[in-house]
Amino acid sequence: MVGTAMIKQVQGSYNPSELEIAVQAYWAETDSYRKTKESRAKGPDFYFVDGPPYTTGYIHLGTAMNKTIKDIMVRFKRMQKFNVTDTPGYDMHGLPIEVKVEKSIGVKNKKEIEEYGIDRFVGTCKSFALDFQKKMNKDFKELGVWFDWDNPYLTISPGYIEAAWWTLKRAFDKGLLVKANRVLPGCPRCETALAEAEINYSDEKDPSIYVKFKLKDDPKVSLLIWTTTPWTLPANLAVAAHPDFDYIKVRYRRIGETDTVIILKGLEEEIKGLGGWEKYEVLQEIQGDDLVGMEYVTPFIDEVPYQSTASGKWLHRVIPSKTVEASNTGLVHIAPGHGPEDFDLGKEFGLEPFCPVDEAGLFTQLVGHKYIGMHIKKANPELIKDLEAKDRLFFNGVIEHRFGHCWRCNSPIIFRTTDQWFLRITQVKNQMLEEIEKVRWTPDWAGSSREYDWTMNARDWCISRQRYWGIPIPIWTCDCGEIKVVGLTDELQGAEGYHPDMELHRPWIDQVKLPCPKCGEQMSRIPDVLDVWFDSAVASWAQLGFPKKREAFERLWPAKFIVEAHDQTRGWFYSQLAAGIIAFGRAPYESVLMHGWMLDSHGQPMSKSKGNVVEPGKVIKEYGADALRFYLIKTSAPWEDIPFQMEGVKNARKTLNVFWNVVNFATTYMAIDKFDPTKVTREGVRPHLQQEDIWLISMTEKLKNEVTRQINALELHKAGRAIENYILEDLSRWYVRLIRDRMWDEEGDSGKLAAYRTLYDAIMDTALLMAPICPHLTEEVYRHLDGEKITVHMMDWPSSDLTRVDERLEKAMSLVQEIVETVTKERQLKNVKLRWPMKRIVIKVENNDTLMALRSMEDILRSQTNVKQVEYVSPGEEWAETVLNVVPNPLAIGKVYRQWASKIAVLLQSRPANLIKESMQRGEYSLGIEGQLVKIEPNMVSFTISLPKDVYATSFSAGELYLDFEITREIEAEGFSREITRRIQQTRKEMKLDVEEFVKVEISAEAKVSEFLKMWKTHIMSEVRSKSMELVLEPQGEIVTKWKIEGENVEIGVTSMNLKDSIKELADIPAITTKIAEALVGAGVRSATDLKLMSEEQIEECTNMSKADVRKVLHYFDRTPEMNKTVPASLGKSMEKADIIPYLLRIPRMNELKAEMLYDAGYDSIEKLQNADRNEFKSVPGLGSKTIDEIIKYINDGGFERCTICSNCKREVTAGDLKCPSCGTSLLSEVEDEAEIDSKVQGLQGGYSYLIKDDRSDRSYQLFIEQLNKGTKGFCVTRNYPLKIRSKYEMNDTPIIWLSNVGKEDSLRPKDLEKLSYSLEQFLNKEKGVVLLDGLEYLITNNNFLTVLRFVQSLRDQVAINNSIMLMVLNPSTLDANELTLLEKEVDSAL
RNA sequence: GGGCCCAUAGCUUAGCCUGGUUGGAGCGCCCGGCUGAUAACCGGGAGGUCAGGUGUUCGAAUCACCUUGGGCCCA
Repeated sequence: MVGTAMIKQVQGSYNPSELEIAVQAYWAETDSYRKTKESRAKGPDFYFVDGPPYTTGYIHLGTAMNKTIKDIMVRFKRMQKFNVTDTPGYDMHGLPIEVKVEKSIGVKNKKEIEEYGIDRFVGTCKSFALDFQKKMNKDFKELGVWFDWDNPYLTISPGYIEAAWWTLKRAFDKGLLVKANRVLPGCPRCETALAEAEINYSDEKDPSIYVKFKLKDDPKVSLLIWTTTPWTLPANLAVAAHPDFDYIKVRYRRIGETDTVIILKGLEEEIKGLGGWEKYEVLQEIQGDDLVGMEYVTPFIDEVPYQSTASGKWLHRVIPSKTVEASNTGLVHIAPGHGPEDFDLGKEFGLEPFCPVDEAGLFTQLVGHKYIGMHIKKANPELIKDLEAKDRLFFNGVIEHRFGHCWRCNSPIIFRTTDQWFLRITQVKNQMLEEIEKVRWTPDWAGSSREYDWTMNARDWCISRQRYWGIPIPIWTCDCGEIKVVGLTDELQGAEGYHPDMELHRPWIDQVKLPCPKCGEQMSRIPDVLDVWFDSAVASWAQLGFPKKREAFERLWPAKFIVEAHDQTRGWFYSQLAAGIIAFGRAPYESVLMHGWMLDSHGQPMSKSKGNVVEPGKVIKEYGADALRFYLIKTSAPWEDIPFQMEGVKNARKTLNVFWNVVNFATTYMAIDKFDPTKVTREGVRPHLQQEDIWLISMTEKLKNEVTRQINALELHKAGRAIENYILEDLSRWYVRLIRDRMWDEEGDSGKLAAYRTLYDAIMDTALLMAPICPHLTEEVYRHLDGEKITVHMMDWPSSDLTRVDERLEKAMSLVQEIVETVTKERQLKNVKLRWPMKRIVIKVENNDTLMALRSMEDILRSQTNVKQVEYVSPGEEWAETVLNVVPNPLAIGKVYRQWASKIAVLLQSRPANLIKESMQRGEYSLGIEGQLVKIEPNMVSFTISLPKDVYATSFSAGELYLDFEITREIEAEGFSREITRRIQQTRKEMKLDVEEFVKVEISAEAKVSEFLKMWKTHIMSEVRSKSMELVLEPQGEIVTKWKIEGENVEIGVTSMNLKDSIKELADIPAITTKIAEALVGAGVRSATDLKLMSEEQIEECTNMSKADVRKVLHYFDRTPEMNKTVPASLGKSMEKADIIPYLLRIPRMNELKAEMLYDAGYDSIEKLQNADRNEFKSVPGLGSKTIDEIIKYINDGGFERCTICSNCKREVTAGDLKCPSCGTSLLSEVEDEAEIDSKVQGLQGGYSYLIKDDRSDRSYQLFIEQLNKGTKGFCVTRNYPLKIRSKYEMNDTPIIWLSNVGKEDSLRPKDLEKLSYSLEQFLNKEKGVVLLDGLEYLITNNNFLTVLRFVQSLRDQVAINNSIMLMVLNPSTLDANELTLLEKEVDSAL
């Protein structure tokens, strides 16, 4: 059964916040999301992995952009029938939440947490995290993101934790998980080690001190070192010097004081300035390597016991290091317990790291009694004071420098030696680099440069944290040294303290004890938790339930696509890669899109502390989620940062509003006419398509192609911009404008239906293309267009049919647009309103094709410019109404013919100017004067063109335009009528009248205007839907308005007739259209009851309805038809137009227009048609001979009498059916396509065409020259500068055409293929020589590929025919593979 | 200090890969129009040291190098 579709009018104005809430409610109500997903369940898998945002409890614009991109891709892939994974993730462990919880419960350090109870603390962390997660879920839903919100993957769930465990176990088994003692950055406040990724750099004020390390052998001389961390001095074990640098011993002096220090040569001046020394003398120069081994007394030898007990050959000596920089003093204090480089140096020189500082940054007892328990920062001034007291302080200052801070609490980090667990990334680095190259990165440099560089510098990854809220590291150790890494909870079965459903977090897991396989004692878990960055690293398998569940993993993994911001280079892109390599030996993703950040409007990152954060929720409330989403993707390329502009969102909303208006416009009329897209088929309207319809279809098909291509290329901004441009320029500003009048055509008119169908398809396609970007708006539109699925997101992605693209038509249309714009502009300059018709325009173009194209669009041109008449001037001719004037140049004439000058001038002006011009062009022009013949030289005259009165000339890209602004009486009348019409319409609007309502109008105007109005009365009445319009002295009405129009006083009164409801009621009756209802109302009928009382004749009389329709009406009122239905209708009887037309439409080549003409010419019965002969048909206007042939053939075949068989269901149908009554198949005859002209000329006759694939063109020029040297004539087309080519290759007189946009002589624009083709053909025909065509890629970039291909084909044929040779040069890297193949196929040989 | 990216009108941007006519748009501003899409819409105008400099080239917004400023990442 064929259903009917009802187009519903959309709400008048686009109100996104209301609309979005309603749409989301609709989705919930209909379970659209779940059903959409199910509908794709059998499609090919597409494994998308969501990078889990950290649960902060709110989303920011960056998160919004991130999820928007993801949602777009997921919806897009889904529309392309993929079964897409869309599990959202949340990253929930780690310090940020711990810090928040600490604040909320009021604890400050780990000790207090432990007093509070780890179980309570972790419990609070968990509920915070879950609470935040829920809030974020809500925000994302509000944004319209369709993910599986009810089943997110959470990094805190047991299965997830197990996946992390399993991965660590893999690492351990491969020897990649090791414990090591190293110097690491740590946060003293959080009391834990930090990874590099957890350090933020910002400015910090620190002491900047110069300290004297006295030489053991010569205490008057010191090694001078510089440090910003006095607290590391108690742990000083050595001093480093660069062995290749030159050092000096300098004595500084000032009154009563001297100091001798060893520093780097060249720094003496700088250091003099520091302490305010008066002068200095260099005592000695010392080579760096001579300093090596020099022994000094470490400053805190007395306070720190370790300094006296430590041993080592290099202890308290100068050691060589090439890492020393030539700044400050050139000597570096080395504390192997406090600096990574120091640590390495210490190792090299046998110095055990010494670290008297604990996790919290407090000095331990190792530092000795003086500083014990002191916080390092607090100790700094103490230490400095003591240094001074010991005469060890050379200079004491302060420095502001960039320094690392804890990513969470912003405390300055400290470096100290600790035992930590590491993933040995350095071991797998090369493998990671290889994998990076295999991944598709967008943009390309995100991988090849950024990720590659970062990984290149990767160090081992410290994964242990001395905290509470995290995945417990599954390492159990025994005092005997045995280590066990647990990969699955199954391995804990039976262990002490373990039960299957237990909470795997601390502190519960800490109770689980394993028996040591080696010594039998108890093994305990190390207390550390996992670096939270490792959590998300395992997302791609953890979220699938791996390792417990394998099916999904094996089917889906690795991820097809992931997308995150550029900060994830060091984050998720990296951590996943490392984990993937460790676990499975490959990258866990195939394609990565790196997106940018949302910055504030000044380009600064948004941050709470700066107070420049814009909340997505506020934006959504104001402009809607769709507008925000649209703005986010169309503004910049995804990988670029966007400085957020509220204006931009507002603008995006505006575009959506225009689309909404188009839909509103369309649905208003479609609903009135009950347009049914299932009945009015594309096929059916095909014969009735107007130029603008075909044009819009062409544009739409191109758009579909473009948007699909750009989304596939992840150039989302280009997709968005293409859609925007289409909506604004093509659909709204042009197409809707063109079809406005058609919407008011007679109802049922096939032209209107064609417009409806075209517009319907365009809106539907746009809605589909926009569905991933603006899911709410498009849903609403789709539903009003009565889409067949419950949601637009269940629809298939529209495929584009490029055969419907008509480049010629598009080009012609753009000329029309240009002319319309030009005319509008000129009107504006002359202050002539568009409302006033213009007498005519005259178009002069240079070529015939353009002329034809414009002619075919004359209707559009006329209506859009509001001109009465369009005239054309054929190419090569002048407009007949222009007058050529000759202007004598008295100076020039006077020089030659002094005495006659004025006479000559007068004579010249009296002769026809065009005659003079022609003669002069042909040769010369002479005048007879006083019996003498005087010759007029070209410099003696000039010519001007003068135009008829009121005509102005202007030009457009394809030629000249003449605009005739003459105002005739008719034009004035029409102008006034439109002015009045407009004012009445405006009044209607003020009265908020329904468009279908009728009004009464009373007008008073002065005589002239009254006359005009009488002329246009009927027209005005129909325009403004008025039942009566009177010219009176004092107009009455609901609203009476006074106007001054072009200086004339007009007063208008408008009164509503309140007939709208009656019309609506009547129009609900079958067979009564709005139009008929209006007619009935006009005849006084006010309700269905009134109608019921009317007789058949009465109805017929006042409505002009067909008998059949009247019968339908009567049937509706349950009255017996007064006539029996006869089928088929009697042939001899004259029939109603609507009845006979179906019979006619069955004739091949027939369309509604022709059928109506036949009817109008008097053929109102089938008998008449059967009796007519060819000549009689010929006199019917609009019937071509082919059509007449078909009519006669159809009649002779007995077409009208025959019942035929439906091609689809094989039932019998009568000659009057247009559609099979059984199955609905259209019975119209196929429209014949014009036979395609096969443009290919077959058969090559000896001439060869070559394609030379080279990235440089030298070889080709050589080949070309070789040919020339054989005496062949040549022709060169090149992109290179011709002069240069000519001299470089000694081409002499060989013609060269320069492909360039410069527009000089011998140059040819790359777009102008026709001209190029023409020149080449000329050459080939005449000279049969060799052609060099260099710059093929240039032609391809400037034209579309197929055009160039055709051009090549035709050239090749010419070459073959003329036995010539063609060399085409192409840099193969500029084309994609299939284009290259296509080109190669066309030539005889590729080199 | 290093790596990557970015810089075009007051703002947001196209053009840059593949050098070539007078550097296109949108917003905002100014002026006008339309009024059967209308809390809309349309047209016109003004507005540019293409961040600065140097180089390559017959020719540079476009290619190269340097400088400045911004973002991300690192030291």
